[in-house]
Amino acid sequence: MADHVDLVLEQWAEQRPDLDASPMGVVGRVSRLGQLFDTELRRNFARYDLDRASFDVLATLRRSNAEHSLTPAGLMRSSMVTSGAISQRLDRLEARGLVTRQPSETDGRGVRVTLTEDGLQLIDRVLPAHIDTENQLLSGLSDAERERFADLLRTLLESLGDKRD
Amino acid sequence: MADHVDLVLEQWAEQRPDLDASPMGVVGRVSRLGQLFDTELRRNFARYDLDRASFDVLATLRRSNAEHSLTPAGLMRSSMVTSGAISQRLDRLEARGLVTRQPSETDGRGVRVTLTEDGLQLIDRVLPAHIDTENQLLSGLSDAERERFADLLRTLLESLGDKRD
DNA sequence: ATAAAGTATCTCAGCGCTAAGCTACTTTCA
DNA sequence: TGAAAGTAGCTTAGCGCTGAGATACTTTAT
Repeated sequence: MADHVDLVLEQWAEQRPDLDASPMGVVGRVSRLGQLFDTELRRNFARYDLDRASFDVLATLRRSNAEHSLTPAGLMRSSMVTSGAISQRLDRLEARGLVTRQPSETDGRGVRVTLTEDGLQLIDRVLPAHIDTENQLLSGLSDAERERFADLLRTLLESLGDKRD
Repeated sequence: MADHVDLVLEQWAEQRPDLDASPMGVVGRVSRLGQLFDTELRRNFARYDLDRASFDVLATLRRSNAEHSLTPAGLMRSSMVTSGAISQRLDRLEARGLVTRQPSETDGRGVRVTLTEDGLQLIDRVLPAHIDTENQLLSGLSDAERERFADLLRTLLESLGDKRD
């Protein structure tokens, strides 16, 4: 069997036999898989009037603590986007009444973002369907394969400095 | 050892013990890894005044055939973006003199995109450094691990309908 | 031969992100 | 204690992509 990246590697072997293109076999596939996952997950989000960005914020708040609250900086660390992107995501979610922003009591610069009741209900409604979708996306792998896959991914992420933050 | 996604899974177990969040252990890591790869690869592209989009087009043309030419539709299939994105990428590359667009001789609707001499020289200069960067990104895995990783990725991609197109 | 369906490409408004830079507050340290 | 450095969050211009739609050509089917 062969996927798109196999074709790409054959083409490189043909046109540039002097190059060892094998790392593309991994990097290219990760990128492709990420895009496919994203496209599929979007379908589910759209049913609840959400996009990946909003879902990420709501889900991060939901799992963070019993108060479902976090600072913009905390959200930024978790999501791998810039502070500007977080500000804008929060603007949109605040306008929809899904989160609130309150000034921090201990740090005059700080802000505390909290899930509203509506936000909590929405994310709790989306989550089960989201996990279902993810399971479907992974249905090509056995449980044992998923575990080996997750281990390899973790090894690589750690080697690149991904931390528990 | 633990990466960021391990923390996420612990948080879900704490806040929503009723959910089986394990699929996030795979999907979340693929997405995170894709973003990390992307950020690093961008550094190299920038040194040659390129971004990922332009690199993808130039590299796809470079490996496609001895003429280094393809239709916009072919580029679209390879890159997983919409036709509008391809049109705009080609506008930019054409303006820089890196590709040309000629009407197809056999199909009145068609266009033939070809790498110019400048485009060929540029992509051939970028490629070795690109592969070096990819190897560095994968240096946390042994050769055997890379192979197992690529196999799992291929299995998953095939199960999602990724084809040799 | 011709209408209908399909295909190839392009245009453009709208959107979310980045990068740079700003303000305001806090920490460090001489 | 006061200046300098650091941190938190926001603003905005610019950019590339999507999604919808348009045009022009080709294929299919009657």
